[in-house]
Amino acid sequence: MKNAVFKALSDPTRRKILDLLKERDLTAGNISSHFNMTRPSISQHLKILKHAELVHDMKKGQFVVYSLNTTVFQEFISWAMHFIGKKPSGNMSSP
Amino acid sequence: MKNAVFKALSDPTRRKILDLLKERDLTAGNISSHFNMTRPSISQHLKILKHAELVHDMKKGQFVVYSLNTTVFQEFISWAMHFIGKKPSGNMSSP
DNA sequence: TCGTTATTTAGCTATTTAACTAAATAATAA
DNA sequence: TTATTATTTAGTTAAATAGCTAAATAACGA
Repeated sequence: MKNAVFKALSDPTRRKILDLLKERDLTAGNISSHFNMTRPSISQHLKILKHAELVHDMKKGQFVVYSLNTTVFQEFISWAMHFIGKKPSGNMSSP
Repeated sequence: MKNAVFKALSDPTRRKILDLLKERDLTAGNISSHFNMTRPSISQHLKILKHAELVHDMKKGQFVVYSLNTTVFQEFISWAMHFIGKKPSGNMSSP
């Protein structure tokens, strides 16, 4: 697990952004509107989430649509499972 | 999930401490010896991990023995599983 | 008791972080 | 082309963080 992922998740605003993206893909501006914070600030947070590969971005005309990248979450769960002595398999059938 | 947990996990030294405690319980001094860092610095890290309830500590004479607290890791895994649309159950039998 | 060992607390400093404003870039619409 | 909208980049600042040294606390052994 990259340090960038843990750093990205350590901020409440960024975790709330991930919560929003869990429901549906959103443009940068749309994400901003959910916060009492300037657009440049949110843009910075999105940059950090992108660098950690927790989100994807796609240019759609003059908009940038952000979406969740679940791949890193998978790795993340595997990492955490080591600590409770669990196999991080997707289809667990044995303890 | 408490912010303190994410903050605690965002530092590489603290994650390495958790890695060490995953193998066996250790005293504060023993933990320190694994790092190229002063004992007070490690003590501070342990305090942060304790506050996040990621570790337990127990006084044993003049030593303090630290051990992993897996409870928070469980919650942590549940949190992460929301993002990949998985039920955080312990005994998964269905996808 | 006195000295040693284990650990933490207090106080200091350099670095990182998260916010802001102003300006730049890019695409659309008139 | 010019104005407007969407988003990012640059530069600044206050607060948080992680490291250090020195000192305090606590338990042990001679």
